[in-house]
Amino acid sequence: MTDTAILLMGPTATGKTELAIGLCKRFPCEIISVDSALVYRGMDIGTAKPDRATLERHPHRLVDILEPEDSYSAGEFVRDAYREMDEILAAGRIPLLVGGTMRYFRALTQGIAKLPAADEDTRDAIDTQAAAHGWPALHEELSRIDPEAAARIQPHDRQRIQRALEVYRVSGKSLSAWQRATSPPRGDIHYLKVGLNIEPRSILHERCAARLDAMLGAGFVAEVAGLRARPALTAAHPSMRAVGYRQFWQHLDGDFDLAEACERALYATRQLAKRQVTWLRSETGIFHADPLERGAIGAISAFLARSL
RNA sequence: GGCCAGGUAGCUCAGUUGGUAGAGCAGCGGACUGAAAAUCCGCGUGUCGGUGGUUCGAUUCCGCCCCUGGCCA
Repeated sequence: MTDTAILLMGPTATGKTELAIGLCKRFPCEIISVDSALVYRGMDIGTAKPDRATLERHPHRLVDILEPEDSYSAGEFVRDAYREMDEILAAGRIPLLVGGTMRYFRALTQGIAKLPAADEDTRDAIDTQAAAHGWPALHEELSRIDPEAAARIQPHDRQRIQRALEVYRVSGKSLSAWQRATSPPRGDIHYLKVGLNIEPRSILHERCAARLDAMLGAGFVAEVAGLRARPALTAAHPSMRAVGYRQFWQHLDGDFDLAEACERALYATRQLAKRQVTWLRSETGIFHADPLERGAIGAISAFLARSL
């Protein structure tokens, strides 16, 4: 017996949350958030997290599950999402996965390798090495232990070079070897994919700008200042590299004035949206909709109704 | 009104001892196997303010004009 889950994916500022709530009123759905930033408690304004009242009326699973000092990953997301989907399905309802973290959606639908977890000491050692010799040198080292991975990783892609070396150092097995053993996605769940996008891009850009203004008015900078005051939290934590948080943290460090921080945060938002659109374009078997078009929710509902 | 400094890519600027120009940022396209709101890769024709002149050839030199900023009146 194959169960069905709905995937509602799209770039930032397309009104995914609102649409998801609309769908919940028409179908027996429960929402699971697919968002690498919403998982963190205390990151509310800058992540455009649905407000308390909304979350109470329409609970979102996988929101506020970690502290900003923690890290999360695509692999952990897949594990958590399966757990939540099973619960929802067991209750006879439909999981509605909503978000903009396309890497997570992809991991869910295409499978992800079982890999050793991140290891801080190993990463520090690699960083030290990189500072001394540069990333291309480490890329060369990688090409000796894992030529396959090195061939598809750019010589300056520090994050992937570091990850590949880390996996080898902590496990004695190359990243490519681990990846060959990728477990396929679960076959007992069928996904109905709905992609949201707003064209032309300039309209999306305007929405990003308006939303950033609203966030600033709601106290985004103060939120970052509060996080910055937490003793264990640093600019290097994954949570603090999120769009906006990073730029306002730098501003509070005195790197540039508020106006420039706002400008940079907006650039980062647009660039994020562009990358999300790129993911969306490469996604197959997807029902596309423009939330600004009249009757968008009706069209999506019709698609779901005939597919469920 | 006079003097000075500028007017070059969407923005900030570099440069051409005369042979029509290039960086950063932005933007656009792409990649993506446990950090992904991350990380990385690719894409640069623009009346070089306008107009006359000198020249085989002017964005570059000269004249005039326009605009911006500063100083002096």
